Amino acid sequence: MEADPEPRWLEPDERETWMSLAALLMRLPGALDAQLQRDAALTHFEYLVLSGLSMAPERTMRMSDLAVAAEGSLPRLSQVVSRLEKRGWVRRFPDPADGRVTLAVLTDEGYAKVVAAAPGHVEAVRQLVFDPLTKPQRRQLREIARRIMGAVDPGGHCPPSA
Amino acid sequence: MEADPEPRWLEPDERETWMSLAALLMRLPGALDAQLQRDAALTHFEYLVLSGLSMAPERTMRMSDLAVAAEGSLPRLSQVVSRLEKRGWVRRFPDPADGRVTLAVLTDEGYAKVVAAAPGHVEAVRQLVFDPLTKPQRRQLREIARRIMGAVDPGGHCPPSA
DNA sequence: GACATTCTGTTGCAGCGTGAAGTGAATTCG
DNA sequence: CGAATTCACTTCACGCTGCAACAGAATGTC
Repeated sequence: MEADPEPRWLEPDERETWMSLAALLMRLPGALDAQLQRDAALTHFEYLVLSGLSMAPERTMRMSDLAVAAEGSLPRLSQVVSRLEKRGWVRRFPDPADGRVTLAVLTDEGYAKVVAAAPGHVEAVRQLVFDPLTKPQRRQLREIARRIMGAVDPGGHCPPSA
Repeated sequence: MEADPEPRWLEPDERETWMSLAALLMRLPGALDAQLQRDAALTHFEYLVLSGLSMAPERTMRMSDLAVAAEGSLPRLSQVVSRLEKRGWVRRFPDPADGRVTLAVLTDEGYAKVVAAAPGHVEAVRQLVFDPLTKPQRRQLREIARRIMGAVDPGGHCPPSA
């Protein structure tokens, strides 16, 4: 419990890197949420859910799969889908093939909503993330994010390099 | 409102980059919080506050400056400091020189707490962020994070390259 | 010197997320 | 078969965060 007088501290430049990344983790989600909230009255997570459904075959997904696709927990998804259902953008019904499973479908209104919200969101992502970077940096960022995700979620579905 | 039939969509590889980064934004904070919560019963933001104070002269800071240093809002900081005060790690008193200002001081117990929590946290940052990356990637990450922060917070204190 | 404005920090309220318990369906095993 | 376990999802209680309204202190203006 006290055997390491000097653990592996960060080098000064690593410390700077980490501070910048920490700042990014604190601020970027808020900035993204702000744009979606202002222009579409949508949370980033809500957007991910609608967007995920819109790209699925039949615009339908099992709740569990949708939770994984949106990088969120199942309870969180359950509540968010409840909200989206109240707003008429998603409907839920039990899977005929397995009574335990709930299937979520994007309604036409929901699809229209994603289509309306997407350009503004994409534009925000561009402005905040891609525009400030050089081409090589954009390429590096993909690899960097994948590798970090590999460490965060070892059983994940983001192959480090493939 | 509907003049752009084709806004600047993301290229396929940009889309992949963004999905990986989005996943990182969703998961990395949780992973960091989990370690601190488990090993030190501390939020990442609480840790940033204590850590910020521990590095300040006299281990003392104005609330506003502390909020900026920890990348959080003032109301958020106010409540967090209240909690930390109840736990005996921070004390608050009005600035004698300006009655509007509140000064926050790290107590000896608070300092001991940071010192105890730091190695585990640093180790987690290493494992999750730095270990998976190559040296050039670590260098790139600093520049990438700075540039994105420059776009997120134009008035920020993170010069793009200096 | 008195009033309005600005600055600093706190408080109240509403919304969101997490983790634990609860419900009901399907599977496994005796 | 029937009971226990596992699985998919929902619900509940709690804590945290952001925003807006608020209170107190300092500054500027006439």
